[in-house]
Amino acid sequence: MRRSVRLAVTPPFAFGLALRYLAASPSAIVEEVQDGEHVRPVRIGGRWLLLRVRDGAAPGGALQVTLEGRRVRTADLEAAADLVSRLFGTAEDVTPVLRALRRSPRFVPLARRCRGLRPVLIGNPFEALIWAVIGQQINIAFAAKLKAALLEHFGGSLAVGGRRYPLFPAPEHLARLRRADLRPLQYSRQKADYIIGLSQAVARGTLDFASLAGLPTPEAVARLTAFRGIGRWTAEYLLLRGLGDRDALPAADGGLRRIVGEELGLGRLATEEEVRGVAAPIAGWRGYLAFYWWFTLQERSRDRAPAA
DNA sequence: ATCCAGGCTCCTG
DNA sequence: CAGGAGCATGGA
Repeated sequence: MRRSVRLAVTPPFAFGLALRYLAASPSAIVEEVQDGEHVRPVRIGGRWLLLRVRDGAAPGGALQVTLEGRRVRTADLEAAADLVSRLFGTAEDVTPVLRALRRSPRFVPLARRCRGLRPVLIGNPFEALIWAVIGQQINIAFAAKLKAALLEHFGGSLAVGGRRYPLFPAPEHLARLRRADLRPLQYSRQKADYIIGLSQAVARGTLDFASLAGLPTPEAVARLTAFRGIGRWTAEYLLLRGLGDRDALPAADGGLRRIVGEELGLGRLATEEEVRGVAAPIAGWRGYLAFYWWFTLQERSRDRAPAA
């Protein structure tokens, strides 16, 4: 069965830009974009359902949220709408962000290009964490390959409408793995150890994402970096893409260092500190800035190599 | 072959 | 406490 609900958005809201980001995002393996629709499995009310999000084509740019599966209840729809609201930031007022960006001339083009775009969250914080660890110090195409292998071997799938949708493995599952289970999937020993150790911490509740929500970014970073395998970059990435922290800036990120290096005309990668310096005027919204930069980089590579 | 890729840990000084 | 060596792996 299939039921829909309408989700109001706070303008300006550019669903099209969010879709474009997702469509080109290497981490988006569980998520799909097709025919202007975002499709992904979601766990609601203790079971998996298929979520579809599309532009509602209604005044004000509302979204249409659809659930597909067995016995979809009204409460499920409400939960799905809440989830979509969180993942896409539909309820957030971005005018303060635009105002902050426009105060600096160098950010004006960025603000124009990304108008109505919000940081798009990865399906759940655990997935965001593991994706960040996978992405440490390897090229992103290879990282996507590693993630796909993880899903294929340990994630299972959801069958709906004659199709199967891959699921990201639960922490309890990855927590039971041994290093030797991951090595054949081309994970390095240290990456395998980090992923298993962090999965155990999440499964045991030692690492509790909910308790991080609402903490000041530096405090959350401090708590996260206490875990083996989480450095500052990973903590900031998780906060931004997994937990929706709007001020988290992974300044050590290679892509951000490159784009800031160009911005400053350095002829080299900017240092982490230089990235933080350029971002300083946007304090409070530095997560937006990071995401807009990533979006820019992605658009650029998309222009260079149009999708097949 | 060599260098790089969306870093982390651990050890120096 | 800042800085850097060493690490581990596949891809260009």
